[in-house]
Amino acid sequence: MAKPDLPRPTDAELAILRVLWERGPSTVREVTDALQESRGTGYTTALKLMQIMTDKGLVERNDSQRSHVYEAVAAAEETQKQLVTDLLERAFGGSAQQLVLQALSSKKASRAELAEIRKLIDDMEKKAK
Amino acid sequence: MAKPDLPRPTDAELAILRVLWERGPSTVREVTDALQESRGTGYTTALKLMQIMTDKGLVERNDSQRSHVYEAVAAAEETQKQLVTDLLERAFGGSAQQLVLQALSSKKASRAELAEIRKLIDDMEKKAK
DNA sequence: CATGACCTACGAAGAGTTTCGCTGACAATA
DNA sequence: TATTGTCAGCGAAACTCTTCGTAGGTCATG
Repeated sequence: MAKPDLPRPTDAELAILRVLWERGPSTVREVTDALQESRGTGYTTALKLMQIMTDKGLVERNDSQRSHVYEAVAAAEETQKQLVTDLLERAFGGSAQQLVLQALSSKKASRAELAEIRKLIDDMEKKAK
Repeated sequence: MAKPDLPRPTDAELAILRVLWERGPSTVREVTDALQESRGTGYTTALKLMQIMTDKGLVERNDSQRSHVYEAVAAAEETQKQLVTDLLERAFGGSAQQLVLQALSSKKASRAELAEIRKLIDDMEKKAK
């Protein structure tokens, strides 16, 4: 109902979303500072991107303060699911198995992570029954 | 040794790679026809893209025939792993577990697929020991 | 009030992506 | 041989993405 299909965020947009997910609602200054180390993003660059993201509906702006406060519209999980689903279709022809396989082999998951994933699979099998 | 770090393929490029992976070495005409249904790609569009991909090193061209034959440089699994790793870093902060979780929840995997994945996890745990 | 710090907004540059029209070359066929 | 079809190559248009310079507004402080 509420979701008018947000576009897939670009690389730079995704970096900003990650900051907003972690910090919660933030100003351009705060986002810029957070991205300074990892990306070296300049202030006006971040501002412009966030204005564009507002137009796209990816973030919402509260301009009741002099420093406008931006907030991600979609939760991290929601956007992540969208990105995975998208990649699944574009690169794997819809085979979740192949994607999971590549994901697990590309980065060595920790023992704890593997156990978590196993539990997830158990749950899914139970549900599928 | 052989791999001078191929760039991440764009959406249109990935569609072409998928055809080449499935069909094996193919001409522009064959790729165009294969993409006609799904994407409506025109001949010169496919040609141009494949020329660009040749420059990037994503495909190799054999021009010993009048109709040049193109072939994907990297195997499907290799490129898929690259794309997953990339997404893992950009969207999930490196947490394979979260990515797998979204992958499995986004598309209902079949019982057989789940069993396959479970086996994969077993192997990884054994190896990690 | 003047200065400087910080903010939003605008526009444009430069690169990359995707599309396609046009051209000239070559081949098959009438 | 003349026509028709197919091919590679080129260039450009339209669009997106990312970056940043510049301008103008607001606020605190000297």
